[in-house]
Amino acid sequence: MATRKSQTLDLAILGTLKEGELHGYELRKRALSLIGQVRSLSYGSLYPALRELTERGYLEVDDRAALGIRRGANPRARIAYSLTSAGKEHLNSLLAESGPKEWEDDSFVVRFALFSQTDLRVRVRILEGRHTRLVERLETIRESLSRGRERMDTWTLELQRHGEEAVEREVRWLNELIDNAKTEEKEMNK
Amino acid sequence: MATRKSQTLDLAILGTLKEGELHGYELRKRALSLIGQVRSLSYGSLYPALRELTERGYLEVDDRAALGIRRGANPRARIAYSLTSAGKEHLNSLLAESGPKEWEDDSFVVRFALFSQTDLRVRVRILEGRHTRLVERLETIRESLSRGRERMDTWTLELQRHGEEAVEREVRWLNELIDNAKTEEKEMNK
DNA sequence: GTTAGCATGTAAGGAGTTACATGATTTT
DNA sequence: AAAATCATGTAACTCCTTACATGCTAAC
Repeated sequence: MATRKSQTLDLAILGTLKEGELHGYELRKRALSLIGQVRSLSYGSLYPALRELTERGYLEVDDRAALGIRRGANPRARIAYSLTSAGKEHLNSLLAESGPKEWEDDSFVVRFALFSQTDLRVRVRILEGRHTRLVERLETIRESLSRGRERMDTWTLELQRHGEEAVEREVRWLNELIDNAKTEEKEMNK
Repeated sequence: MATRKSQTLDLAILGTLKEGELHGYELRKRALSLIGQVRSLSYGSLYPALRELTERGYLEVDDRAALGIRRGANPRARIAYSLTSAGKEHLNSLLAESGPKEWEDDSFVVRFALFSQTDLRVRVRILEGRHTRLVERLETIRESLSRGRERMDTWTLELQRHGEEAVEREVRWLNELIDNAKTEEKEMNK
């Protein structure tokens, strides 16, 4: 029963289903509007994931729709999935995490897209972690630029320079978001 | 003898080896300074790839270094790889490609980093293809923004907005590069 | 004398995609 | 009546990472 360990896909699915029950096809479109910027989501990974989440007890299927599942019967029978209470709990525990994994590219975007369901303090921790990660990346780029200034050809240099700029912009963006979040935090504590 | 079809890794290896013979460990560092912004390169994928490229006749190993390969003997014997003439040909044929695959994120960055080894006309085609791809992405983002303006929460909106800006910047960057390349092209034709 | 870096490799697993199969419904 | 889109699913394959195994050499 190979339990997948990919939490970003689980999170995208569970987080999208929070709003209400959906069938796979529609779920994919909604989820893509959340995370489509950075990830794709093919049926070949979506449907097995839905089945597995159901087996783990996090999702339940709509009974009436499920009657028509048998292959060959009515293949158009939509199967509506919704969160069970265990699923909601699992979603909440995933949303509470804010470790190093959560500030990696893919995971961060999914987590960010679900910020409306995320506790303010966790939000701040994720934003700050992401910030740290990007500052590290900047340092690596700058080191590489100062080390190899002469050895590098025009194009490698240009690529690094452009990459540096992109990361710098994202750092500034994060600074704004962190400031906003901290202001919000202070106002709540009053 | 499962032949890998991953051309970006092949290209990164062959392109890095163009400058002269290198052993795996050193090759990895050089290749990472080219493509490290966008890809990692673990030993678990590097060494099998080197072996496979050797089997395909694109690389040859330094004889003296190779004598010590036998496991258990001298594990520190470095194995220096260099391009064979078939390898150089293969590299050139990879560098001549400029189809849709070449304007995808990962592939594009590797191709860009090797622009000094790439024909001017191919360079222009790749830059323009990349441009087209990004403009398409912009359209998708903008559609999604105008469709779901009300349905979307603050964070999804903010994410899309930030993504839009990042893509816009990259489009402007490409415009400059394309202009430069076209000027260069005209001057060559005089 | 121990940590860090040099150096090569394998086995197992993870996270997906592509191509296929199937067929209903809506739009052109 | 053809084409697009809706809808679900599987098998095979791709590409890469992690964890392990091994041991040298330089620096602190």
